[in-house]
Amino acid sequence: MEIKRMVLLDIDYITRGDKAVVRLFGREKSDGEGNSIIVLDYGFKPYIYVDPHNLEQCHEQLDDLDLVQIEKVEMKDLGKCKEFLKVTFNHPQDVPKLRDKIRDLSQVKEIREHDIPFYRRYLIDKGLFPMAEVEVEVKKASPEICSIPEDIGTSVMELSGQIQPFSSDFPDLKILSLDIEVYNPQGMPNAEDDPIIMISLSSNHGLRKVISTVESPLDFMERVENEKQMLERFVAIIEEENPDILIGYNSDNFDFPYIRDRAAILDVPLTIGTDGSSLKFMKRGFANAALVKGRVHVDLYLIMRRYLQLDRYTLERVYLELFDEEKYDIPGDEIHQYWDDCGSKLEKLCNYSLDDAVAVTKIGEKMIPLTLELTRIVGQPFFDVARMATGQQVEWYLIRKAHEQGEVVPNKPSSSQYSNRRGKRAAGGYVKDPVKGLHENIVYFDFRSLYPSIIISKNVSPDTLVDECNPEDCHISPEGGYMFLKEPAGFVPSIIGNILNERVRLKTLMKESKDDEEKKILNVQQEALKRLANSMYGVYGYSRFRWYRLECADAITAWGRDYIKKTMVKAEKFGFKPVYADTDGFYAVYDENIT
DNA sequence: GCGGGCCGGGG
DNA sequence: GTGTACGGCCCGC
Repeated sequence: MEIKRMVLLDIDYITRGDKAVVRLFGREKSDGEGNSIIVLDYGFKPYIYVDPHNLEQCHEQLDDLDLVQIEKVEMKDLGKCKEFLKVTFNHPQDVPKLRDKIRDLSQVKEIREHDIPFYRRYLIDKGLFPMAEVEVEVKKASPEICSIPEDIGTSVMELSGQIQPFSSDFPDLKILSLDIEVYNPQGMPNAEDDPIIMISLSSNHGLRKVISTVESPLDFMERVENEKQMLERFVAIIEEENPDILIGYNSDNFDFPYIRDRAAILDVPLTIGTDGSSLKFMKRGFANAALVKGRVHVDLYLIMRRYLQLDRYTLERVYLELFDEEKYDIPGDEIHQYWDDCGSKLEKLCNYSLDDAVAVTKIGEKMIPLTLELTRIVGQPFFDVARMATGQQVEWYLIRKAHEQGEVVPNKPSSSQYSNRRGKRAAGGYVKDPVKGLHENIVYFDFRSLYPSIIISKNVSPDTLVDECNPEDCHISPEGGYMFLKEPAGFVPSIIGNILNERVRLKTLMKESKDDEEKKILNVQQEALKRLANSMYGVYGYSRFRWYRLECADAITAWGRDYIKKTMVKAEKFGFKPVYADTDGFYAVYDENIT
């Protein structure tokens, strides 16, 4: 038995016999140079909760279904203690197979937590956080369980004892970006006919390379004979560099699908996973996601759409926004002309191709830390968090917190609940139309975290919302008259409270710190907490969410309007005449004649 | 004012 | 994979 520490990069499960084996993908040592490692865990089983009409009779009905284990458990449901039956299965696939049968039993009121993916359940139940270090007790795995090619250099271990979080230090990760250029005489390229002409790679550890058939004196160019060799070199360089994170721009929907299609035509195996597996794709509704086992592929396009508010999200536009620098651009439909030119235009194309990859690395270095931090707070894989809407991030954070507090998670809305909820909308924030004209000596008033503050101070939560109550025991919203118990602290308010306290702690540390690098990290961490707290209001009003409660959303904005209007009236008494207001702040001009 | 359909990024 | 999902804008009625 041996104790190892690793950065937990990713997680999935495989099936061996009739059992699910969790695979934890990691990197030993956190300096971006250590070995890739895969740790196997055989010891985790899927389960759901059953809310019974009559506990004993329900238990009997379940006994007939040949389940692994049925156990009586005491849990909270929106703050109220209740008895549930915890039903354990042998394999994650048994859950969708058997849950309808269970739901249909006459003694079953409801089934709960039946739609939580197995690997997410594992992370939550074990208290593990991706992109942070974990400590594992392991032994060498028997090769027949998870055989991977010897020459890959990844060690495969088997969990033989504890697995636990080790430290929350920020690991140093190796990030590699890629970008391809494609021959496109017909406009947008078609993978059946149009070859890849360049593959550009750049990393935060100094790699700068363009693989192409071009003969060029430029030092970053690596010459190959043909497209097939180009793809083979691409695979070899990924294996050599062994990056933790792969990034691209629109790489989910362009670069990786194109590489896959060309590699299939040219018969090149794309074995770029740390387990020797090839590039995979996941359907995620309307968009695909490119997946490389043991590394995390992040498409920065999605991240930029989330964090920046722009009219367009081209690489050039995003680069300009972040670095205030124009990037040299070749119009897409002229790429083939630059390629067919044998002189300076071709050299420009080489430079442009490398520039794109370098720009993606630069954008990644600036934007990835925030998503990394969110990953370490939300506690779901980086790959998933990088593709989640903020509301989803909040939901998975709440699901983890619910588990910590012994709360059974609410179900996702059924399709009829969902269509009921759509259409309905909470009233918005207060907006005062701007007073026309050019105003001088403007002052701006705004509330710090208005909605999170209201949620906490008014204890706005699904578990504190009541139909009737003594007025002295509850907070009553100004419009709608929604009532929230003052005690005990609600589920969502208590979590927002913790987030804001933690944020204050980090900001204090940041001010005290003398180390610029540490200051930067603390700053990203407190920004991530702020984002999470601010988007938590949204869960009440978004129709797909588990903690949806329109009354809560309505009450929050009602209090918000009330506060800002009262503040404006007060400001006016001191000579500040409001000229424009929106939700949590207003602009005013100072007029001494008023007072 | 609405509902349905399309698009975004990439070359 | 215990998955099937966005949000804004335009168009036609």
